[in-house]
Amino acid sequence: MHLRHMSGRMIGDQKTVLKFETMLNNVISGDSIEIMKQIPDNSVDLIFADPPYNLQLENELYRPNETKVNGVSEDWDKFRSFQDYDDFTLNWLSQCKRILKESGTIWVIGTYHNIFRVGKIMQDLGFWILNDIVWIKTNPMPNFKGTRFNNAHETLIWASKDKESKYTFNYKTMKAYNDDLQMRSDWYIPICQGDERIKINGQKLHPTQKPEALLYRIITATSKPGDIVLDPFAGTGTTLVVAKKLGRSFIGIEKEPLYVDACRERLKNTASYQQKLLDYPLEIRPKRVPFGSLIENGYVKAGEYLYSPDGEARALVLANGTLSYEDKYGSIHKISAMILNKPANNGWAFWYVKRDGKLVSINDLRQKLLKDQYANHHGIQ
Amino acid sequence: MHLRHMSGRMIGDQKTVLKFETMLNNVISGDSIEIMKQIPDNSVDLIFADPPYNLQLENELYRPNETKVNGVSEDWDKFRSFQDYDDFTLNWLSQCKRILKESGTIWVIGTYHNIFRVGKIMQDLGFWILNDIVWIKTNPMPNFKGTRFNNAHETLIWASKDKESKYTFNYKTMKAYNDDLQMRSDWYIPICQGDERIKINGQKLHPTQKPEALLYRIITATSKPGDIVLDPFAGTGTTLVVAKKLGRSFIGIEKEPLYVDACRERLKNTASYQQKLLDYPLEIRPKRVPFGSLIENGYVKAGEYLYSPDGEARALVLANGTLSYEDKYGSIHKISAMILNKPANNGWAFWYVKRDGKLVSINDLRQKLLKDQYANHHGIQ
DNA sequence: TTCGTTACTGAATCTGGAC
DNA sequence: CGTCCAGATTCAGTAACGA
Repeated sequence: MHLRHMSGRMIGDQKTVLKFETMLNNVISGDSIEIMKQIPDNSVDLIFADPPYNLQLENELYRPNETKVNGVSEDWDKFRSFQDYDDFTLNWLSQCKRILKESGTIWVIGTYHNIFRVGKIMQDLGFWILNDIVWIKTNPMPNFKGTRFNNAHETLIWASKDKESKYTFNYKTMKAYNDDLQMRSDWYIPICQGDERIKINGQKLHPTQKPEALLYRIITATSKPGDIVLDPFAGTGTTLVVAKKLGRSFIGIEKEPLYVDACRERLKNTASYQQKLLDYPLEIRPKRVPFGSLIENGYVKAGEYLYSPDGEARALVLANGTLSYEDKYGSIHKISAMILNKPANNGWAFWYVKRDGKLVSINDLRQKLLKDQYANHHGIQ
Repeated sequence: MHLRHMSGRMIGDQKTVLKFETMLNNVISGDSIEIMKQIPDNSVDLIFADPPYNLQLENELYRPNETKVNGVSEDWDKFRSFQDYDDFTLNWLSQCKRILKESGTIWVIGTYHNIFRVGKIMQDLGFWILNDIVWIKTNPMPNFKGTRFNNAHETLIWASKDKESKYTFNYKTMKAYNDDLQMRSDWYIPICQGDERIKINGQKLHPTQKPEALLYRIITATSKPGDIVLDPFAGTGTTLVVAKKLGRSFIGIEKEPLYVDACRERLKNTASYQQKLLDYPLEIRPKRVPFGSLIENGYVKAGEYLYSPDGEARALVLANGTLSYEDKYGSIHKISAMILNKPANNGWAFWYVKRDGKLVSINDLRQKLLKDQYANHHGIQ
């Protein structure tokens, strides 16, 4: 099944081929940037990245007295720290840009500590930001000291590879998902807790394990079943587990061996949904049917009339698939736009034919044609 | 009254003193950076900045009903490149840093078009970010083409002058204001409309006038009566008007003469309420749970069936939060309407799941999820 | 006057396939 | 590549209008 995704991709030497196959539906233990260097150009459909937030904090954590001992001015230290973080960010994002398919998109999550630097670098690299999403935590940790506003959200940046990219966004699915209203940029999701939170001896294994619900929404909205999802900072594998559930292929990269073990354990216990649950027919764009096809196939006859919704106006159907209305000639779209006095109009939604004295939408006839053709093609009666 | 604020401040030559006094409780017409250069070091308590966003709109946009969207087409929002925008941002933020008091804080508002660049530059300049706040619009403009998530928020960065600054944050006031819960980083405020929106001959004067409620919360939370509030991009003066109402002094800078006139007119009609708490409604988060959330959180599982009230009809729940019924796909609402042969229907009141052999309303599951998710936030067990 | 209906609008990076 | 043109696409709220 995985091999399906390989077809048509440009691949380098044999070593790389093997590497990629090995990576697919696995967690690779190692440095994210080094591992990504072994992934071919334009080879993954979706990236979700939860990078380390601020190396400065780590420095302070591991070497608390360095600043004092060396007498280094704090400004310099801060600058160096930002510079290090920017270099690191530029490196891993550059690899992401290279290996992302033209049609692919990337998600990066962060907080105010790092997300502004990340976003600026993404723009500089040519990623085209499509949205920033705020994950609003329904149950955030309070601000114990009462010194600031309760930090109740994290920010996600969603971007395509280039400004001109055609990207996957399952708009209609998300609208149905959201009670028939457009999905907005504010998402209300609880933090990861309870059984979902991985614990060793009662201690949480990972400090910032993301909730599966967040990844569920991301992967559902911006990828198709069978797509390849990459998480370069896999942690305990939430992205991979949800990708697997949703019938996507995945690649995880994680440096910390303890997390890698946890990933593999979670994946072992995760099953994919069966195929029929992964259908997304709402997103399938109906094949274009020129109005002329209706005539060619006898659904509409040259010489009959098309009627406006109120039945008042009527236009003659010519043999070449165009309409004649008063002294005007043109497509179903042009003539309907003229009648409605609008710059443009979708004629499929305007015109009706008379069948047994009743008005029947030509759009229904189009649907019927598509269905009949499909049935014919598949030998269904 | 103004002189009170002058005491104890270091001031340069006589010219500057006069300048500053002239500026206080006024709107200065001119270039923001040039005017700020004339303001002494360490002299303002609070800065609110709403800089150009650099939206990069290229084409005209039409609503589905063919009406044209009146976007931001003003020259002041146009920059040749990211580099130009960064230079501009660095310049005005540098002046802000210089003139801000040690105890002062700064707010900057933006969207994904610019906020990441702004935040990065703020950090580079040594501003210490205290929070990022998301202004969630209760009534945003939809995404008419269905191409992305509806961009329903803007981001504000709140920062102190330095990491070590002692800054003003009226924690208890905010907590009281928020029903005795800590004020969070997600704020729910409608866009500026109705009588508040300034119009000339029925046309909006400023394309991006901010709601007073937003400024009310900012100034109430992070300044004290008598403080000096600066807005370097004053526009039609929302910041200044709210500052005046709340008994703060203010300085506004605005380049466009039409806006300056509007500012002065608004200020003339604004009374200072000093300490009095104004009655801006505190928007409550819409506690709406989309059907998809039930699946994300495991209250309903992909692959199970929803049943009609009589248990006769059943629809399959797909992994993406939509339903499959016979050969039709759609939301819980659409499918239920189809079964009832009605143009529309509330799916929440129609569908049931089976639990222990009994039918349970999905509306009850929604209530349960709501209760579970917000239990922590409200301190409920 | 009241109530229902219609029209209008808002910081928006807003199409895509065939030729 | 660019050009052409079919055809898919909106939510909350205010204001004006008419019965």
